[in-house]
Amino acid sequence: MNIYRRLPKQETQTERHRGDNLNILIDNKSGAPIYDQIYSQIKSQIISGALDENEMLPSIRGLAKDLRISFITTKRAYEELEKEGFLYTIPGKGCYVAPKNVELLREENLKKIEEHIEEIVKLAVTCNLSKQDIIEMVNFSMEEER
Amino acid sequence: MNIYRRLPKQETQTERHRGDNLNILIDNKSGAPIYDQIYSQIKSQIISGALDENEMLPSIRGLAKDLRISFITTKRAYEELEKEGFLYTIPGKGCYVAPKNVELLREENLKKIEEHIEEIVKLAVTCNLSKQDIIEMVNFSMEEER
DNA sequence: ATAACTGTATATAATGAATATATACAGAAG
DNA sequence: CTTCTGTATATATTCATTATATACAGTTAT
Repeated sequence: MNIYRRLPKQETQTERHRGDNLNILIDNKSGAPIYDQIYSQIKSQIISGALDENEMLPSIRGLAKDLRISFITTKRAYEELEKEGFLYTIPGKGCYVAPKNVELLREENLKKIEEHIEEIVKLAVTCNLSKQDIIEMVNFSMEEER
Repeated sequence: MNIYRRLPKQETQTERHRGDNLNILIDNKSGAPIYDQIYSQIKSQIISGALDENEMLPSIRGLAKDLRISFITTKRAYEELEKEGFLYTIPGKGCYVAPKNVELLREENLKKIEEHIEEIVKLAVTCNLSKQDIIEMVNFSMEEER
């Protein structure tokens, strides 16, 4: 695994280890919680395909050691990812990238879309916009879509 | 002003006082902060037209006394409403319902709605949702609206 | 002018959720 | 059995939110 900027070292590695494909960079100035940075970065690397299905991820303790944080923090990131179905865990063994689940991503996006729609409904009510008005706006914005 | 359920009393009132048209009911079990409950209820009564333009609202101290809370809490609600243009304040005198600026409110909300729709479009594209799918979701969420 | 109202400004206390942790426990692998 | 792996529970810390008291300043009517 590549932590911070210790990338060059990897060039000379001959053996492959668990988590070698994972890159994590913690930005202390970002304001985002550590567990969330880990969560997001792993998630996007899983979605992008940078990590293979069923590939073993670094252990929560190993990753924590490299990042010099408590393993409970890495655990929290992994937990979140597992809850969302992006990885699976075998206690005593390790954590693995879950097979890609298109439906899962769809569900996630649907949830986000619902949230946006909720906001829109609130706004529409306060300025007396009708359902039809909103639908027309959507129609307009998605003209190019089918 | 009508606080809690002391509504019947109003029936016998002959004189009109500032804030007589305002109804506030604080629900301690709701979980919503007090200032927010006040804010929301006044806002909706202004938008609905239950309160007239330039009508004097109860003083932050008077309202606070009736609600048996600190006047700083009522002030916070009023502050928020003023920031959003729903009321205006004359220091030393009182707070008044702002003249309805329907166009401004509408324009602001339209802009926000457009932004939400843009986000929705992005999400819809990445998970192959059709325009019709989105419209159906909007329809569902706005079932009760006209 | 002065009492009794209005709103304002600043500093402070209380609460609670979010974040990160240590420590003790249990399964897997060599 | 030693050393990995993940798990569970209890705890500390931090920080934004919420609510407050107190001192200040403008307005109004007596």
